[in-house]
Amino acid sequence: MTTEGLAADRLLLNRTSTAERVAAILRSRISEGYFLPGARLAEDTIGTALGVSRNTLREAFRLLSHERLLVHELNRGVFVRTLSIEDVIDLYRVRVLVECGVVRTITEVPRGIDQLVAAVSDGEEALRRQGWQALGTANLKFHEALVALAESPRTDELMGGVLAELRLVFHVMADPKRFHEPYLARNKEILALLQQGDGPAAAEALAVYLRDAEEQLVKAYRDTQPSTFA
Amino acid sequence: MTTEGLAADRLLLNRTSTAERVAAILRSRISEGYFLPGARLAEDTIGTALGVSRNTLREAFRLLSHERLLVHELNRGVFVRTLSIEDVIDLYRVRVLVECGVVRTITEVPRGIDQLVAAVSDGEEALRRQGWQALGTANLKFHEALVALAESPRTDELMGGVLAELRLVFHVMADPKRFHEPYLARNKEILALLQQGDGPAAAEALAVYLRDAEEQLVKAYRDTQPSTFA
DNA sequence: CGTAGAGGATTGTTCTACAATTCACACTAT
DNA sequence: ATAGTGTGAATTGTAGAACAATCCTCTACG
Repeated sequence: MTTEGLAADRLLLNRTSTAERVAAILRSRISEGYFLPGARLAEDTIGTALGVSRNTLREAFRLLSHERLLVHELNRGVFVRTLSIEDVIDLYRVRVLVECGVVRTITEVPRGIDQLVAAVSDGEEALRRQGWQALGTANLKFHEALVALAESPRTDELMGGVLAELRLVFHVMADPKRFHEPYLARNKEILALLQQGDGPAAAEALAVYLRDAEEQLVKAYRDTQPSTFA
Repeated sequence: MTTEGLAADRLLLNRTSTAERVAAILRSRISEGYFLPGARLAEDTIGTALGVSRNTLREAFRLLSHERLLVHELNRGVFVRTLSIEDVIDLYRVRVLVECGVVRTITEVPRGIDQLVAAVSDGEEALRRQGWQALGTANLKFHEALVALAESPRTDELMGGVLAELRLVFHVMADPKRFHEPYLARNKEILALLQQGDGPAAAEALAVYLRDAEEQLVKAYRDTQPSTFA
């Protein structure tokens, strides 16, 4: 008997702790906007609602705080993170650095191109159905697939976190439709360049894309969050 | 009364929880090699040694697990991370992506140049005194200062973690002296290029540097860690 | 109108308890 | 001998109670 193909099964068998499952629930609730930025997550309320002890819940909170989705204020509790304008700017600085850096080095049609194609067609589907939430998701998926081209687990995780933070920004914006819509065409353009194996050109297009998105986002964000004290 | 210069004081006043202080202690112990990769940190032992409850200690463990310094195995406890060769390769992939990406965009003498100068002179000082541990630290400091040129908190944090992971690799290596020594001159060379404001050239030198370091490290690491099962 | 203080609510931390799981070691059967 | 089996001790996972520390609200007083 060999143990060859069993490595994959290990993840299935790998039971997770209650704290991690709780964290997963809260994470998706936050990312879907059920808990909005600034909302307080009281230990008592959430603990009884999910039927877990304070110990376990606090472990989950720690996990999410470290992912920057929650902020922990001593003796005050945990809150869904509210990003400042500086945060948004920093997020885009990282995006430019990483996304463009990854794309730039590409010289032939990359292996993970299918994921990019899938993300674009997801976006078109969402546009037809007027599903703006789905359009935003497809857009993030596109960029996640972009960094996946680096085939680096740590880079994937980093950008996963960055994009999760960006979702927090979208949730406090007035009109996500108008924001996400125009970028579908630009994703398509970048995809086309990559299908030609022209990484540098794609990186250049991406840089312009990100610069525009940041500017627009910062402008829109400044309105919704008038004075958050730095 | 203005609230201008109080932002800095906030960190001082910002009391940390016991869990964070415990995490800080363990973090430095790990980074200085007191706990070597693979070592198990038992809740009971460490809890009584530091005089904190299991709950608090577990919170500290969570923090460090998220920083990848510890791995948490369900019902088995936490262990100091043992990096695989794949990890080392991935770490260098991230380093190339981020460090070179940051340096490459520089077109004039950057603001944070002093830190780089300081790191190089730290390295020379360590070399004179034959302090190999200090030489390694100075080297990491140099690269930390390099990414600091991006002036992006998230990038700083990311690379802080990456370099902390690399320290784990160094601790299981036989002869850190021979490894660190030759890179001091190359740091100096990169610094010189940056002092001329030539980012692209510095990025190129850095890329070669990192490629060499990775190769050497992987080779040395493969010997000390013969078969860690993937 | 502003301020000080009392009281209640919430979090920080420890402790105890028990279930679930792993690990080490002895024991059996071939 | 050796592989497999099983038992029990040790450790982690989770819950819950308890109390201290801190924050928030609201009232009363100047």
